[in-house]
Amino acid sequence: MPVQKIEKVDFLLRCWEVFNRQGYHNTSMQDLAKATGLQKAGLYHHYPTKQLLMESVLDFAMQRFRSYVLAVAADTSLPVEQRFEKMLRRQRRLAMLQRQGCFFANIALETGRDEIFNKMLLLAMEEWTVSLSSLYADRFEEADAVMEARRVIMEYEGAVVFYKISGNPQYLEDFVTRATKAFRAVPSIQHIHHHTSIGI
Amino acid sequence: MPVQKIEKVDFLLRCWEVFNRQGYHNTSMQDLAKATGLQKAGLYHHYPTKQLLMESVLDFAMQRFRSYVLAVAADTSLPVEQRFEKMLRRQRRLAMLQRQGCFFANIALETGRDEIFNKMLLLAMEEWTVSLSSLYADRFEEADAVMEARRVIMEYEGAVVFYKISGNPQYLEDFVTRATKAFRAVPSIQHIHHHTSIGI
DNA sequence: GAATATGCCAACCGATCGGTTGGTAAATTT
DNA sequence: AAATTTACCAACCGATCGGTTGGCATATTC
Repeated sequence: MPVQKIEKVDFLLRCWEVFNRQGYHNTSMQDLAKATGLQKAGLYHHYPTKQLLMESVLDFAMQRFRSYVLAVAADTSLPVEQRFEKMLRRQRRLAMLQRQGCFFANIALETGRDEIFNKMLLLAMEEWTVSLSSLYADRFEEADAVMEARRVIMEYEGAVVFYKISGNPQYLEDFVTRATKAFRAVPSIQHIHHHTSIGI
Repeated sequence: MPVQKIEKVDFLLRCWEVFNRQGYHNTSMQDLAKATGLQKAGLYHHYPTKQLLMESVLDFAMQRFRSYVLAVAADTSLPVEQRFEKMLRRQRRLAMLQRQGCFFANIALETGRDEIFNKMLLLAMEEWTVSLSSLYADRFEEADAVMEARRVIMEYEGAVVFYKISGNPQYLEDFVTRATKAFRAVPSIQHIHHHTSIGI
């Protein structure tokens, strides 16, 4: 077989950039061809439809989100408050990349009623929720931790809406400040049952 | 001039329904023609471009939102806690109409980077914020009231994202419950300076 | 080194896109 | 009642849409 013109990771990254910038319906296969250096028929050699290509891109986006944002929650070398803030800061940085906002929310609101990507999108949002909620583990019982994590994500998505139509990053910064402060304000109960502190 | 086939209010309402259901880019002038009973050229008789038609629809949507949701905040016949809850319930009901979510947020995330409707959208969001913040007037000083109102709207927009991809209205109901409870929990300071309660 | 599998593209398909043209018919103005 | 204004439409425009076809060229398999 002949040489590939573009690596799969590069290919998906470029498609992601275009979809994130222009949305699903407003992105044509021609646009994706130009962005990846292929011709339209070249795309159809790898993906039978635009929708299936998008599913691969969503999958790819989730992997990257996992390793860039969600991974922070599992980094036990950092105290939990710092992990919390670091996660939110990374979310924020993602949203500000070329003022694209949150890829998942963009696609969710644009295609939600079509039911074509909802399964993947909901999975992504729930994984995000679980990941963030793990940081609340020593402050709330699990159900409340999940609830609170979801609430913070909701607030983030709303902040992104304000940011996207205003271009003003202050909405996102205020969100990070507010959420982090609230997180620190919740009393930790961890040391009662699994922080060995001094001796015994 | 000949008789009109459709009243302007009906016309805008039907266009709003289509745009809200399908989004901006995924709605064609043909779709709008079919929904309003006109032909495509008939639309162009009233609006020179799709974008200007959309601006009229956004304007119309804001008027309706104002009279259906924001008006509740000004209804002084109800105690402030009830006005707060009633507003949120009406927002929720709007979002659940055919699972469309929030029209403003839908268009915001879809077209935000295009900068074509941002001015109107930001105006709408800020008017909403001010309206909701008026209910906090006796609990916070103004800057904090605005901040808190905006935070609640952000949380609502996030709840809509979860609702839209899941179809589960629980996300919205939980939001209303949570926000209302939090509102009631904030101590009112109004009676100190302008509630005459008993005598004097 | 012949056969095969693969990556890719030029050219094409019918359908639809946003928008235009030239006109008809009815209500209003004069 | 003539002139004008208005609401609207059938038919059309070039461009672009998602997707298809047939084939070329290269790397691998045998």
